[in-house]
Amino acid sequence: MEDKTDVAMLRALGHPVRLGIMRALAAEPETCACDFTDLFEVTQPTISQHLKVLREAGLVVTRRRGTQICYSVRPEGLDRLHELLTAIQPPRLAAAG
Amino acid sequence: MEDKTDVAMLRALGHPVRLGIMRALAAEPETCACDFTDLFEVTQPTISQHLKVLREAGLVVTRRRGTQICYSVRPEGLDRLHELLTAIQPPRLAAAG
DNA sequence: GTTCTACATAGGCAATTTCCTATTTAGGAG
DNA sequence: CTCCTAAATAGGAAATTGCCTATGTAGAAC
Repeated sequence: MEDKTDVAMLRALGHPVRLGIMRALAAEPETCACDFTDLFEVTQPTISQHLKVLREAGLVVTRRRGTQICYSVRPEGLDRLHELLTAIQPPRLAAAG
Repeated sequence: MEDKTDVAMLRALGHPVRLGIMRALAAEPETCACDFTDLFEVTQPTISQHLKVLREAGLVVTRRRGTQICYSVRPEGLDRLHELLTAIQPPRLAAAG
């Protein structure tokens, strides 16, 4: 039922710029959108689009700080992905404990 | 550097049929291709294409059994994704001190 | 009010993805 | 060999994605 959410999250991460944004957010929590524009070779509107995809997938959240919008990782999103990965891991024969 | 591989894996999982195939493989290791055709509402060639995507992403491996091709999860692929998820998880405040 | 900066949205175009039908390859049985 | 089943490939149409430029929106400073 929530499978659509899972697919949306995986799909959102399946792009070099968006994965790069997540990596950047892991290194520097609370990064504002304008900083991403310098990190990748795409225009500001394109970054904005990618951020929207990540937001709608539930992977990041935003917070306004003056005129800037700060992005940060939404932990529940990654938790859910961890569970998903565990779910599609077949039982290991050795040391299954 | 290996980022392209990561993106390919995430992208491969970002489709309902392909994620469904992985789920099915977790429940029933060594499933042959023909069984997937019954599980999803797509044709045999389409299943074959999706299996190819998963194979090329390094998420599944194949083994011939007579006239059938058996698919199973490639654990290294999922291990890599687990690492990736951990890498993009920002430091939690609780234990960070 | 005006102006500046930071982001988001709109519209359009090229590239990619996804699915189909038709065909081909490969192995097993007769 | 022929015939049958299993799987992959080819080719093409429709939908989606990704990127751009141009424009709109929102807060801050004046």
